[in-house]
Amino acid sequence: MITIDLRDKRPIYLQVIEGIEDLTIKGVLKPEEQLPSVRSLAMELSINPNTIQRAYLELEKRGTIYSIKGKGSFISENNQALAAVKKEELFTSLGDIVNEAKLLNISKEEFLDKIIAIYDKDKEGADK
Amino acid sequence: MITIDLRDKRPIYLQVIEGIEDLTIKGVLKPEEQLPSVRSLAMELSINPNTIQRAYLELEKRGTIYSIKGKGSFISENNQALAAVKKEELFTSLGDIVNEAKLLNISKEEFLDKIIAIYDKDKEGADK
DNA sequence: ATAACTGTACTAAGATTCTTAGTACAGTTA
DNA sequence: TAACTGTACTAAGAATCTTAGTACAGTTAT
Repeated sequence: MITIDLRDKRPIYLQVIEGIEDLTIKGVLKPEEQLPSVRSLAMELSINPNTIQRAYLELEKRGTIYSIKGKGSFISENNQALAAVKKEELFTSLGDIVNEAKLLNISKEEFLDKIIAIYDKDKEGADK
Repeated sequence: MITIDLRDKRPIYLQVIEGIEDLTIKGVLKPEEQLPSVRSLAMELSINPNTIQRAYLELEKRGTIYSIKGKGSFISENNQALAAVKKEELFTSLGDIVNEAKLLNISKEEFLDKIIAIYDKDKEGADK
């Protein structure tokens, strides 16, 4: 379901959050679908249940999931809002990168060319 | 010279490194130019000298500056390599963002339009 | 030589964050 | 009742960042 990279500098609970949200956006996890329990996911990923609990708590705050005591945790309906939030975050990061590009005297044209190259690079991979 | 944001989650020594490198790339700090001493910069930024020492040590490892015991720390000659390294780092980050954009079903066209908008937005600001 | 500066190298302690371990309790379901 | 759910704690360990203090070696101007 999710993979954790212990060499990653980012904390585990953030990796779990990102993993769940990515699967939700991809449609692998559908609205109202039940998530693994805190304990079972912890077992599966070989990490502490408290860490999963923290991730689920944050996911609930963000509105990605909702939890019911005794029943379980479930994907929320409003995945549209989730995608919008992630899109907003992405454009913020993009703004930072553009500013850095300006500092490095990278022209708009060079920048756009690079993006097109990156975009098209994976098309080859998809064909393989 | 440099500004430190204590609310920033990024460690202070990294902010110092980035500050020095940005000034070097901008040309504000020129090759062979002497940097503030460890102690004076610490005083100026109201942080501990050890933190500046750590930043300078890292900057020396990266080849951005060089230090001579008893004399001081100076900007290196090879700023070209520095810009190249930063450019490489930038394109790596850009690759990550493009992948995220694909996940969010953002088309290449929308992505490019957004970048053009960001690039041109600051032109207005520059005219003011 | 002396004083005042430079970089450099330590140790120690505090603060913060992340993670684990363990326990406990309330609600649900078969 | 048993076995599962979420939830809420406390405590401790690990890692990282920062500060504080001390010390030593090299440079420079007086």
